[in-house]
Amino acid sequence: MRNEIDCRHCPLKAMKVFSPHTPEETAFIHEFRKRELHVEAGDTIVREAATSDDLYTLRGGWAFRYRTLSDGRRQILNFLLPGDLTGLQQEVAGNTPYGVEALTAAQLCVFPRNRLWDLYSRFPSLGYDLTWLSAHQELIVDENLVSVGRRTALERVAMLLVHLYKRSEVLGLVGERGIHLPITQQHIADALGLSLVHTNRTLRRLAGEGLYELDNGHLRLGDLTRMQRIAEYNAIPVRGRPFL
Amino acid sequence: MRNEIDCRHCPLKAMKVFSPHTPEETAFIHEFRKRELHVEAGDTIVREAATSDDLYTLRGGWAFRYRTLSDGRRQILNFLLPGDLTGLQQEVAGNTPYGVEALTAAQLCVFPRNRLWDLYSRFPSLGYDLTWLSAHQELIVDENLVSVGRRTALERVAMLLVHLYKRSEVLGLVGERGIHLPITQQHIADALGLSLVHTNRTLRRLAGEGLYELDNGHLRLGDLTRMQRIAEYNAIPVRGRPFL
DNA sequence: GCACCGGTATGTCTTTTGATATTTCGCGTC
DNA sequence: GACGCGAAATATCAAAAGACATACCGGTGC
Repeated sequence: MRNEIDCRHCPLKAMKVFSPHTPEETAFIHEFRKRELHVEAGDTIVREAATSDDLYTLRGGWAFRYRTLSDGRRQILNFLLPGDLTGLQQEVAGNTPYGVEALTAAQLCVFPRNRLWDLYSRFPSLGYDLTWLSAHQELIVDENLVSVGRRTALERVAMLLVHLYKRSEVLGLVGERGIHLPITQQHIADALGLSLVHTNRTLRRLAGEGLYELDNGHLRLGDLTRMQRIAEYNAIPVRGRPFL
Repeated sequence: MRNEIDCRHCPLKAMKVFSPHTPEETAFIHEFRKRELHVEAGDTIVREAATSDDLYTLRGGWAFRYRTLSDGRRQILNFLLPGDLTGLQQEVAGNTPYGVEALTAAQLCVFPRNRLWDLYSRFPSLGYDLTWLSAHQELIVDENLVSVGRRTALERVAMLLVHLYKRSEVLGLVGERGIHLPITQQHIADALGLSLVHTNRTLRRLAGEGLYELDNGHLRLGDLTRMQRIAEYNAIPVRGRPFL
């Protein structure tokens, strides 16, 4: 058994994007938390079409939500970065309508869905936060849907790169070599509704124009302005962002 | 000014899909409601990229949420049927990241977002309901994303028809001639990320195999089982479904 | 009756994207 | 240093979807 972090010292707390909790909220969250979950890259966090009684906050690392069709076609619904919450939809659907898989080693906090009522009744502020987080997830999926439905392959790829870059930036994950991008071209293809080959072609085209550089899993954007214009990217202004 | 319906006599209340409120909840909702909004088919309910302080429950009629790119390409994010709630995402994004347009004459209840805190603190149960509704919306968008990203044109169209049929069915909207489907082929195209021409061809193909009939805006499914198999449709079991 | 209009249907041709196969590259392991 | 392996890169060919043009069809208004 690993030693678990006290919520009072949650690493998310230290990031300035996230709005702080009151000491009472923190205490409740800590007590509400069932356990921590540590996984390795490639591990399944939530199995597709299984049942799960839990709610997950990704505390560190990358993961993604996906659905597969019976013949193996896979659609990545969105990428999860630190602070993202998943599992609320099971409250609606009964069983888990999608799978979640880790892209890097990742740490998650696990909460019991059957005690959600406690949370709403004792800390309405946290109830509001859950709604916020749910709406935030939907916003991202909406954006993906616009990409996949109406953007060209070039625009889609540009969009994905800019979007992930920006999300990482907000979390303070931009380093010397840009951001760490722990995904393969297959992941990009599955997120954008493209074939692997066409994804490769399109990436090559963007790289050929010097719009991005990828070395060893580290992404740097060569011409952010132009990328944003291609992608027609509109940043969502991040105000105080809650987390659980 | 039209005369407004008292929430105690809300038509949604009468439908058995929706779980009932306590009298106190109903009283609060009635007092919380800012006003009713009645629109005609084709009217814009929420303007894209504008600001809106409101939350909307669609009480009757059909509508859809959409986003457009600068050159006019439009993606329909999802169709709204009675009981659907929209506007929560503005809480996250600041301004409205999408537009909402009526497909039929429609009635909506308008709630002030700036009094949401009241709702969460005084009626945690309603706070929970809002989260539920938000998660429900996301589930639908997820499904659309899978369609647009990974299903073939034929599968997509089948999926859309089955999905809308089933959603109508749950609401008790199946009549003698099937369900009322107040959308044009252009709407289908924009929802599925297809061109108008290709949508038409695909519809023709489905109709040719006797899988559906459309007369005068009324949809009947000829071979529901086969349609579901083509679409790989998995119904979400509807348990007690909340509304506001 | 006829022009008009939105929506539907179709034919023809072009472009984009996908499928398949093969090669290359980077990297860890023996 | 040779081998193996997953990912990336490319070439060739095929299929799916889009663009454009045009026709049709059922209302509406004059």
